[in-house]
Amino acid sequence: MQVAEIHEQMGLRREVAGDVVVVNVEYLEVFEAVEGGGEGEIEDIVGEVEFPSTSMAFYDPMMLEVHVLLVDHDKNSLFETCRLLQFNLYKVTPIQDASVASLMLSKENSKFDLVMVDVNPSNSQGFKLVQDAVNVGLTVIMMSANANATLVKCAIEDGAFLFMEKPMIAEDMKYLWQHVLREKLRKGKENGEYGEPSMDNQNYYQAENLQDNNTTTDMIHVSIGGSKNNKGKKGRIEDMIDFDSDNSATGQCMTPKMCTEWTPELHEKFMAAVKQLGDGRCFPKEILEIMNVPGLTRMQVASHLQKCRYGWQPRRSKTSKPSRSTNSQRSYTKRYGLFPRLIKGSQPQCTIQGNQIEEQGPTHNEYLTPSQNMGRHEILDNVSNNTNINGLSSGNVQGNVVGAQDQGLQSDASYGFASADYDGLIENNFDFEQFDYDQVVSSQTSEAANNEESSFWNSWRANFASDDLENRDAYEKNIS
DNA sequence: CAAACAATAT
DNA sequence: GATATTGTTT
Repeated sequence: MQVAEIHEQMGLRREVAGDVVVVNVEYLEVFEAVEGGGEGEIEDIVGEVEFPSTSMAFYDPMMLEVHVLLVDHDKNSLFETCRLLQFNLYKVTPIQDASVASLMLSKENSKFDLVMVDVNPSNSQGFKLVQDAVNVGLTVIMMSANANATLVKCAIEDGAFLFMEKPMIAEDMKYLWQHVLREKLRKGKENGEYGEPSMDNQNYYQAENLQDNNTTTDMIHVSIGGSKNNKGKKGRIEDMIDFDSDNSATGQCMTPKMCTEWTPELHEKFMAAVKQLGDGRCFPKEILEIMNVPGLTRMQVASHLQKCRYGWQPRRSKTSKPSRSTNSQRSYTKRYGLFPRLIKGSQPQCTIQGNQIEEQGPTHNEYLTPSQNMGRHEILDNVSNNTNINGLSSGNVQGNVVGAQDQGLQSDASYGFASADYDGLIENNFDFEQFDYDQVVSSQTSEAANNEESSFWNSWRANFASDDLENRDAYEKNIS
């Protein structure tokens, strides 16, 4: 039997967006047995399916092998969370029925490091499971689409480690293993057996462009992304796992695509270097040397420089005058080492050092006015605030950028450059005429009204705040 | 040949 | 949409 069939059997779609769901076969047996399936058959299933655990560990930053018991009554939601966890990689046992999960937990609790439970108004099993898991000392994360402060409070009071509002996002998932590590360390100290985590297993990313001695300030933020496996060098998760082949466990470890994130700090270094060099002498190699950031490559600097020179919006179509160039296919600009163009009076990290930039900018034909720039940021900020109300770390640790940032102007992807095209013309890329600011604001405020609906939640949840199981069961029957 | 630049891929 | 990668020019 193949994994795809198992997925189907468990009610999971196999593929979405090129990623794969891996069911931890080790627990499939338990799952099936509880469900009442024949045990003999299950042995067969387990025997035939190869679970490429070795290759999966590749994505587990600390080789923790984090085992997650993931419970969600909604199939699609279950799958989506599963996919998100998969991406950053945990070993997931997805279960739809919370009562089944409870049973599993009673037998196999030691096999899980993390329990993630979706709680919803339609049944109380989720809460029971949370309590069960807490009682056996597991780290429990509660999830719900109907989050409110009261519910979160109840969750924490019940011993949950964290409450997460659905829908889940990948950003929130990728830090969870740290909590598992903390728990392991804590338990290890209690038993006096678990020493320091071995740090010599750092070679997962066999990264030529990553070094261990990154200081906090020079750290390059690296994330793992998917990448086509054209060259045998980089690959996606699904490329690492050969599901259909018979020769098992062929999980060749491949280097996932590493993406350095140009944090405001890093960009500031870049800007300092660029300023030091001046217009006409901004070459990637020299910038790289001045920046002196371990692990950063010339190509990356070049890429960033390219973006800063004329990035941010689709270039103007060249359809206007292709005739001009008679022989040469490309319109190569002869100007080398161009200084990235700045917006006058924009983000602090660009202007904080002084205004020398403006002096040396003979290429600057137009600037955005500060007010235009501000307006754009305010609007963007309002829009983005609408999402991700979830309290968990979403990487907004950038608050410590040098200088006085305008409140609320957490840096988005904008570094304060204007976009320009080949001719060096700078233009604003936000359409003020089209954008209906009032519309956005009103849609935000109307959302507040939805919170009233959660009063039902509160009363419902209150019924299970106690440990009184009889009441709980009674109420449960009442509802169904 | 190496490095910058433009363009495209992911 | 931001960054990596590829391809062309210097």
